[in-house]
Amino acid sequence: MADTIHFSPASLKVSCSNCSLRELCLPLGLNPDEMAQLDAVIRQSRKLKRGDHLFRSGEGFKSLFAVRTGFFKTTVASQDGREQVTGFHMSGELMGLDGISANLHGCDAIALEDSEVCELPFTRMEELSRDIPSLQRHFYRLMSREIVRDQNVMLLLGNMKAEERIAAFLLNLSQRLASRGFAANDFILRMSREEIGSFLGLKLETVSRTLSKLQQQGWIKVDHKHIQLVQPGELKALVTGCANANTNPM
Amino acid sequence: MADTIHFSPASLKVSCSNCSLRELCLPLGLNPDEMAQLDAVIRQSRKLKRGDHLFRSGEGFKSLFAVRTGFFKTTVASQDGREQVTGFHMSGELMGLDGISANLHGCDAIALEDSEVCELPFTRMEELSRDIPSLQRHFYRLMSREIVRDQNVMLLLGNMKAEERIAAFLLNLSQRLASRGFAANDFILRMSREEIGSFLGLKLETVSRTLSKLQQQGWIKVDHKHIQLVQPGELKALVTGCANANTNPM
DNA sequence: CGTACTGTTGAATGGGTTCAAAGGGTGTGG
DNA sequence: CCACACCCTTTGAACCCATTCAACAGTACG
Repeated sequence: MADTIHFSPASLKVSCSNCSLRELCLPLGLNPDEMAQLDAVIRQSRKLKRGDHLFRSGEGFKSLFAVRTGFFKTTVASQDGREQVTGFHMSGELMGLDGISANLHGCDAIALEDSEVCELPFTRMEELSRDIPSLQRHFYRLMSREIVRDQNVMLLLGNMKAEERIAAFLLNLSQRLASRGFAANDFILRMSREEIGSFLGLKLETVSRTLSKLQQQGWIKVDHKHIQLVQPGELKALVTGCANANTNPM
Repeated sequence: MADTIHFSPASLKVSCSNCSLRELCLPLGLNPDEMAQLDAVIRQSRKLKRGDHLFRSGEGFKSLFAVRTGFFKTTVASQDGREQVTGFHMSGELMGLDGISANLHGCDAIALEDSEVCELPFTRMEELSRDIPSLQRHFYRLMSREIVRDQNVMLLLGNMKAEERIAAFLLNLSQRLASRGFAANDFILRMSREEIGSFLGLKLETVSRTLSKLQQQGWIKVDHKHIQLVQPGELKALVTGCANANTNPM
């Protein structure tokens, strides 16, 4: 087993080339040389404990960060101190894209459990993306995807009722967990009711009540942070407004 | 006068190099050769009439569009038909960035008055941005700025009361108009109350009522679509939550 | 083992929505 | 050029969903 490890113990440092999250952070079809260039630039495994800040709004922007393990929230604050959770981030997802525009981080990133991130020094990535077209394209795509995601959140915040917001939130988590090989319909929430509420534009009491109501209806089971989607189809029907209440988990 | 025009009447086509909006769409400090490359790729002046669609959600994505003259809204729709205005766009602003991720447009773009746009074929821009580092950087910045903007809208939709939303909306318009050389405190709205409401997560009646209330308080004057900011400082105080109600127009 | 935090639930309140009606402006066709 | 129709806007009144205030239970952590 050990004969695949080269050189010194320092190379225990995992590399992008054999990272299982590779296809989430990086484009497909990189050749070995390109992969080596990336491995040389990307610093793996900065570790954070639950509650630690990865970066803060207003700090100088130098790097993007990819979640390796763990779970993060990002928040923005208004001048008078009101705080809004703008997203939850799990393995393979990139944080910090909002910092590029002004060379300052535009939000806080906080670990919601003990976590590990990879650091992608942005100016180096910019340089590399000139030489590696698929990398450039990949970054454009990632940023665009973030814009699409934000637009969908705007749709949610602008149009949906509490029940629909919670259902959309649970289904979104479910789908992201499923795409990482976890159970789609049985998971542990990493965030508090208050954080869910902040993200969804609701108060924590409303989140709690709504979860209870969904449980009463038999769509879900709630045991503190342990959530089971019993009737994901019904949740989906709630979000889409359609009448068909099948149990298709997608 | 005519001696600055070269070749045929076809070259009446305005070019980026002498476009007054250059600094909004393109990076600063391009050399003449780079500028010529861009001029060769960017197609100017597609004209739209009020109500026309520039593109529709689901259509194949090929180009970004920069507003040259006029005014646009972009909207996303949920599966069950609810519609959300995700932004209003004036001269120099780019639309279509959300289409990059899936090669499909993710929203509808509709002209709110007779307008002209420049078309930026994306694959060509991608290629150019490899050769022109400042162009690549510019696109990363633009996309990042869009993400920041969306996060601020999320903050607004998640945390603010009707009065604050309207104030923030008016101040934002004011600021963007001012930066284009128009009056900051006296302007014509290009969109209906319903479109404002959709953008701000309010019903059109609430928009109307709130404008009336702000007028009653003497902060603004409303005459149909003609808006005057009489006390912009008070509006700002409303948004920031601060107590200082000075009249500083910024 | 106690203290503090997180979550649940109830009751009262309130801001925004819904429903409704009427006025004003705009644009088109006669 | 006028008349009519339609849309946009305003305003009122009743209603409702989410918030606020409050009390209590369960859990985590020192």
